[in-house]
Amino acid sequence: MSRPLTHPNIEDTTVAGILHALADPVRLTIVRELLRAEASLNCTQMTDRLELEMPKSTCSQHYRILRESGLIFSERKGVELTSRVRVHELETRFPGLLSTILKAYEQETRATQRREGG
Amino acid sequence: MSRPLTHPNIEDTTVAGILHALADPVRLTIVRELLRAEASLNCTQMTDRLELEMPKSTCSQHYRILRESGLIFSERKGVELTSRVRVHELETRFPGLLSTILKAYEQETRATQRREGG
DNA sequence: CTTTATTGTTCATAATTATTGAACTACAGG
DNA sequence: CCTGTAGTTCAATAATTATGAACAATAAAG
Repeated sequence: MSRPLTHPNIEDTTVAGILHALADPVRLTIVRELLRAEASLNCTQMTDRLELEMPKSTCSQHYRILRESGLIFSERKGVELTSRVRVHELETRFPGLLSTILKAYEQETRATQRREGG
Repeated sequence: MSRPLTHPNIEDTTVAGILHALADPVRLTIVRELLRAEASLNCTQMTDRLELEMPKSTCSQHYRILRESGLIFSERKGVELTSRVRVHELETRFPGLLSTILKAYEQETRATQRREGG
């Protein structure tokens, strides 16, 4: 609400930054949900949707890290913060990186469900 | 040297664990060099090769994290530790994940060199 | 078998990061 | 203005990471 939101140029993003951002399960989930959702989800909606009990200060930090890594672009819409994944830019900068990581995450989820299910 | 080395089963590896391991530039470089090298490099050789001034205790920790994430497999050969990347297992578990991350890393290096070079 | 050199681990501590509650800012609707 | 909502910032705490020093394991030489 206070300071203006800053975003790195796509050519300043780093693999290490992106991997660090996505190495956190909560942030990985946020990115996945942002991509899955029709509309952009704000922090409160995200928390509700994911049923992740999470203080808003923590949520705010997660969004900041995603923003600073170059993964998402955020804008203020009134009181809320609207974010979208920088899909096309990222695909140009690091082809296949984001989609492969998300695919691996789905793979992990499926494998885990198979094992738990029987 | 002391306790036996333990490795996770490939089906127990997680995307978060792998991304966390590779989110560190030093570890990313170690994995890349292990793949590039004909022979398996031990910690001392790795440090020399990468010209990374790094205490051996730090190097040991990096190898431990790579090992615990499932990225590498290590064996003692006399006094030394020999490690290899678990390429095939990882490819089966998370297809394309490792290679895409390494490709992105190369992409980043090339882009940076272009910008610095002219 | 003892000594010395080499390699890596462990432990304790220092430094760095991450989490979070509380106070605060900004905006929207009356 | 006042109230409610959405996020941010700050400061304190918790958790993780880095590293020097002491140690363990092996090898090679004497």
